Amino acid sequence: MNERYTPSAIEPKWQTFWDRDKTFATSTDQTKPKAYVLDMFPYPSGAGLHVGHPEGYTATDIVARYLRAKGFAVLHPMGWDAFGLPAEQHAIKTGTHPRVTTAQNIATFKRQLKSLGFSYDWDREVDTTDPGYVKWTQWIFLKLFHRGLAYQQETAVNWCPALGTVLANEEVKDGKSDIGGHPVVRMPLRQWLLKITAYADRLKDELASLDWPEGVRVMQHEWIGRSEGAQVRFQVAGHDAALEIFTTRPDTLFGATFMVIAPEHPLVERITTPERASSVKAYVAAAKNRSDLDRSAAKEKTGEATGAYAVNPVNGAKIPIWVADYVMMGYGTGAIMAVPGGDDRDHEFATKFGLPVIQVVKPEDGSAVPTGKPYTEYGIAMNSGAYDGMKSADMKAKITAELEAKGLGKKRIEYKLRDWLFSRQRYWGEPIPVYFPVETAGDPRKGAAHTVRYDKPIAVEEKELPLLLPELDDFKPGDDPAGPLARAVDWRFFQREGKWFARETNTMPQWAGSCWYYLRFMDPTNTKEAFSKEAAERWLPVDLYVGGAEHAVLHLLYARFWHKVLFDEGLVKQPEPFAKLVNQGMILGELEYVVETTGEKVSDEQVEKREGKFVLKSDPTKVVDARAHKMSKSRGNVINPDEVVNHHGADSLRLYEMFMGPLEQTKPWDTRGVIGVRRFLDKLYTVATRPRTDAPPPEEALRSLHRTIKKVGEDIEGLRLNTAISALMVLVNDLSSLNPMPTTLLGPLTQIVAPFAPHLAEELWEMLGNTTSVSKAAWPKFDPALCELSELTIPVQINGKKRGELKVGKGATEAQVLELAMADVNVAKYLEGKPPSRVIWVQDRILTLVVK
RNA sequence: GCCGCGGUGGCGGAAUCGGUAGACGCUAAGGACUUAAAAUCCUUUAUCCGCAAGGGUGUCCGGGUUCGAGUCCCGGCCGCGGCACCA
Repeated sequence: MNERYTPSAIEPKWQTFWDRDKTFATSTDQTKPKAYVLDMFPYPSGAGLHVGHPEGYTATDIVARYLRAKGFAVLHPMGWDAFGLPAEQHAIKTGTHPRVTTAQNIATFKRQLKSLGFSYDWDREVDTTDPGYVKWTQWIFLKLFHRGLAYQQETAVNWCPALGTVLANEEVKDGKSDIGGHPVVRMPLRQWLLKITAYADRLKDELASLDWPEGVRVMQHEWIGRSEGAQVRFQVAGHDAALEIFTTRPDTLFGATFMVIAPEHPLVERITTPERASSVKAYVAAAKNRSDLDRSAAKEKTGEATGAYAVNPVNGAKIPIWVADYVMMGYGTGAIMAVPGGDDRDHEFATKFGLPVIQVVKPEDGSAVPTGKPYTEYGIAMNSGAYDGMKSADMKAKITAELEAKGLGKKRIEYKLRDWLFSRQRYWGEPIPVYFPVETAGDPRKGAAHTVRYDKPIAVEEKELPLLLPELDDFKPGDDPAGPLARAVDWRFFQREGKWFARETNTMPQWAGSCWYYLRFMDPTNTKEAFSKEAAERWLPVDLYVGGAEHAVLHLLYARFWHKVLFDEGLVKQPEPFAKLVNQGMILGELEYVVETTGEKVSDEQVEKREGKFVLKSDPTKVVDARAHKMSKSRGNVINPDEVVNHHGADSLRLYEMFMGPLEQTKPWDTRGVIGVRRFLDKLYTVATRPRTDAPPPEEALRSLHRTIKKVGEDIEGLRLNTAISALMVLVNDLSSLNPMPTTLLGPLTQIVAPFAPHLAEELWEMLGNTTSVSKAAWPKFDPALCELSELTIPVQINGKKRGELKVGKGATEAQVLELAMADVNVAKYLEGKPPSRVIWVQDRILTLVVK
C-alpha cells in the first residue's frame, strides 16, 4: 500500500483488470430492467481527444456505473464514426490510404478513452467503415430505395470545387462550406435524394413525445417548417397560362398589388413582353450565376418587370408580374402574390419600385398602423369587398373554401424541409449499392463509347452486400463531378449475361453511418441481420443520449427519419430512437484578459474590478475585456486531456470536468481548478487509509454519510454531477477528523465515489478486503431517518429582516419555536415589547414575525 | 429581425417547491511545519460602518405581488447559441 495517492500506479492497474475481467460486459440477465446509455460516437480525428469529449463521456459513464449498481442491465457502448472528409483530404495530400489513417486515429482515440476508465462494453465496438457495418448501412439504403424513398434527380446543387464534392444545404454556411470555408457554387448535377419530406409531419408531431431540450425541439420544428395556407391560381392576362402561387395569408388576397416569380420559374420566358425581354433575360442570367454567398449577402431587393399582368381571382384586378430573386423556386410554387400592405419583404420591394400599397388588415384592438409600414399580424379585414370586418382567421378559411369551389385554389401545406441530398462525389464513404445498364458497342473499361442509363437504376442484391470500395492510389476529386470512383473503371463497369453495367460512383454522406449505429450496438456481431428483433425489443429506445448541441438538427433529424422507416418496416417497435437527450455544453479555453484599447494580453493578476468592469491595476483608465474563447489550434488555448491525466490522473480529470458546472452549460477551463478535485482525492485516500476501528461511528458522521448517499443518488439521476461531487467533498471533510476511521463508513463511501473516480474507488475497495470489483456491489441504501440534521438552525425574521437564529430540534412546533424566539434578546429588541401581529412558521425552515 | 438559453463574490458555481444568498472548489492574504522550497494543515476571504455585539447595502437595471423574491409578474439592458428573404 502506498503512503500517498498515486494515480499513475492505480489507474493502469485497474484498467488492465477491467479489460481482463470484462467487468463491463453488457448483462444478459433478462430479469433486470434495462438502461441504454449512449454517447454520440466520435469522428476519430488525427488530433486525438480534446477535453470536450470526456465531458459528455464522463457524465454517461457515471450514470452507467450508477445504474449497474442499482441493478439495471446497462448497454453502454462506444464506436467510431469513421468515414469522412478529413481522412480523405489527408489521403489526397499524402497518398496514405484513408483506411490506414482511420485505423491509426481509432487506435489513438481508443487508447485515450481507455486511459480515462470509461466503462464501455468494448466487445460491442462498432466502426462505420468496417465492411461488416457497411453491409448493413447499404442494406438499410436498399430498404429506402425499395420503398421509393431514394430517388435520383438532376438538381442545382452546392458544388464545392475545392472539396470536389456536392454539399447538402445544411453543410453550406453563408455560401461557404461548413468544413474548410471554401466557396460553393450552384450547378446542376444528377444526385440521389432521400424523401425525408414524406415523414415531415411525423418528424414534427412526434417531437412532442420526447424528453429533449426545448431548444433542440424548437430548432427541429422550425427546420421542418410546416405552414398551412392556400394555393391560388392567377390567370396571366392575354396568355393561355396561369400562375399558381402559395400563400399562408389568403385573407390578404385583396391587397395583392403585384406578383413576383422566381428567376428560375418556367413561365418567365413565355410571359415576358418583347419590350422587357432583354432586361429580364439579363436579370435571370445574373441570378443563375449568383452564388449562394451573393444571394444571402444581398440586402437590397432587386427585380425586373416582365411586362405581363395577372388577374386577381377575387376582384379581377390586373396586377403586374415581376421577376425577383427574393422568391425562390425551391419553395412553394416559385411564385407569390405580393401584398405590400401585409408583408415586410413585399413592402420593401414595392417601396423600391414604386408599386401601390393597399392595407387590407387592421388591428383587432382598433389601434392605428404606423404609416409606411406593413401590418403583418392577423386582425380585421378591410378594403376586402364583402369580407370587410371579418377576422383574418375566419376569412382565411372562408376565402380558401370559396376559391376551391370555383376551382381557383385549394388548401395547401408547405414545408421548409427539403428532401435530403444523399450523394457525395467522394471516395471515403459507403458506395451507394446501385448500378445502371450501359449502352455500348465495346468495352467501356477500355474507353469504348457508352451511355449509362441513369434512368434505370438497379439495386444490388442483398446477398452481394457489402459493396466495398475499390482500391485507389489517387483520391483526388479532379474536375469530374462523378467523383474519384469513376476512375476505378474495373470496379465501375462489369458484365452480366453479356450486358454491360455501371456502378453508381457516388458515395453516401457521413451522416449515413451515424443514422443507425445505436441500433448496431444492440447486436454488433450479427452477420445475418443488421440487428435482431429480440435485441431491439430488449434495448430500445435509447434511455439517455448525450452529445454536442451542434447535432441538434442534422444527425438527430436524419436518425429519427431512418428510425421511422425501420419502424414502418416492422424492424423496431418504438417510433422514436432517443427518449431523453442532453446536450453537454462546450468547454472553452481559459479566461483571457485583453486591454480593450491596445489589444494587449495581460494576466489576471494585473487586473482588478472597478464598478463592474475590469481595469488595469497600473492604469485604471484602461478597461480590460475578460472572456473565454472556443479552444482552437490557432488561438493556442487547447487543453490536451493526456497532459491532465499524466499530471493528476484520469480520476481527477473526470472529477474536474464534472465539477466545473452544470453539464449543459458552456464553461471555461481553468487549469488551476484541477488541483481542487485532486486535493479531494488525496484527502479521500488519506482518510480511507488511516487506522480503522470496528467501533460504531459517531452519529453525526453516520448522518452525514446517509445524507450524502441520498443526495448523490438523486443528483446522478438528475445529471447534477457538480453538486453530487460537492456533496462527496462535504462528506470527506466531515469524516476527516475521525481517527481511527470506523470501517463501516468506508464501504458505502467508496461505493458512492466509484462512479466518479472509479480507479481510486477500486483501489480502496480492494484495501477493504473485497475481491470483486466495486462496480459489482449493490448501491448502498440510505436510512431516511438518518438523512436529516438532528438539530436545526432556524432564522427568525421580523418584518422580513433576519434578526436572530434559534437552535431547535427537528420537528419543533410553532409554539415551542415562538417561545424561544420571544426569549431571544435581539428579537425582543425589535419587538419593542409589542406582541407580533402575525406569526408565520414554516416547519423546520423559518419563523417570521410581523409587528406593526 | 425572430426563436432558444443565460446574467449571483476576484473566478467556476450553489441555493431542486417563494423561506438564513454565496454550499463546494479555485484564487488571494495571514499563520503552523521546514535550514529552505514544494506539499500538507489552520485562519480569513460579497461589500460598507464597527474593537466587538450588531447594523446598512447586495443576486444586470426599473417597477410590481408577498410577512418574505436570486426564484413569481410587467417593462428594459447586456451576453451566448440557432434561424434568417421559406411567401
